[in-house]
Amino acid sequence: MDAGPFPFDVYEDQCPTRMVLDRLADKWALLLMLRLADGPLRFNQLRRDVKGISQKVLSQTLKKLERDGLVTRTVYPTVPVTVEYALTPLAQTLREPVEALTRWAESHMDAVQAAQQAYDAGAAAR
Amino acid sequence: MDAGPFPFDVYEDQCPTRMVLDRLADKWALLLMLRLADGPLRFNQLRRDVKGISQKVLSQTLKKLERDGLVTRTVYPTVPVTVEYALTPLAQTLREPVEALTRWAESHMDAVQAAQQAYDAGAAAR
DNA sequence: CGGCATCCATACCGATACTG
DNA sequence: CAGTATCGGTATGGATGCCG
Repeated sequence: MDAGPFPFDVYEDQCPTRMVLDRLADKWALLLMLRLADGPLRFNQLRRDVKGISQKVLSQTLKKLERDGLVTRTVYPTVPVTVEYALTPLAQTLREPVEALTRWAESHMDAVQAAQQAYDAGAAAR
Repeated sequence: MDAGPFPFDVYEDQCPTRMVLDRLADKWALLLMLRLADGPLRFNQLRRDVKGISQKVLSQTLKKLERDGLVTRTVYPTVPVTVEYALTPLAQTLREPVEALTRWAESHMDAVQAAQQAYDAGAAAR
């Protein structure tokens, strides 16, 4: 049986790849990494830029990304304190795949929305 | 102001791209599309293949994918009924970006896990 | 076989208040 | 500025039972 093009079976539970994929399959994590791709940002700047994220979720997500080795957190002893978040080299290698995904979303969102409307129209007809 | 490399600002709330990205940022949706990339499958086959997914979530996710125009649902009037799910041409164009992401996960999961252990060790020290 | 309906636990998330 | 802590509503997901 063909287990796909991957050495590990991504469909298996407990597959390490799936755990990593799990983290990437996070709306805010993806958006934050995209935002940081252009350069380091401070906490509240990030909060303002990525609209709709709450301070709590921002904090939690950044901590996860830091734990995964995708983001560094640097504290500058100014008054008041300044904290800067930046992508690690590891995260830089992730940039292209993620941007490929957003490019797909950009160029196909109209097709998706058309499909949704057609689907909803069909559902409403019944 | 630079809104990034995209015509729409993906960081904006209500951005259509972000809505699409939202759907893609779904663990099960990604795994199901990967599984269907090799060819159409029936409901319970999909359920067995993608380990850990419950029948409820599988059903919900497939319905979302169908609504987004990414998956087709075909019913064959056999006894008992046979239902086959397949990727649409639209989803085919998504295949490469998604597989790029899984390839990244494959090749960098060890780095991620190492980062996690280092992070946890540092946290435990305090 | 391929679901849907229901119940229930818990995970999540926003709002708010407080701190170094 | 950059968080942590707590509370409460909501969404999510598993388990179970039933149906065409």
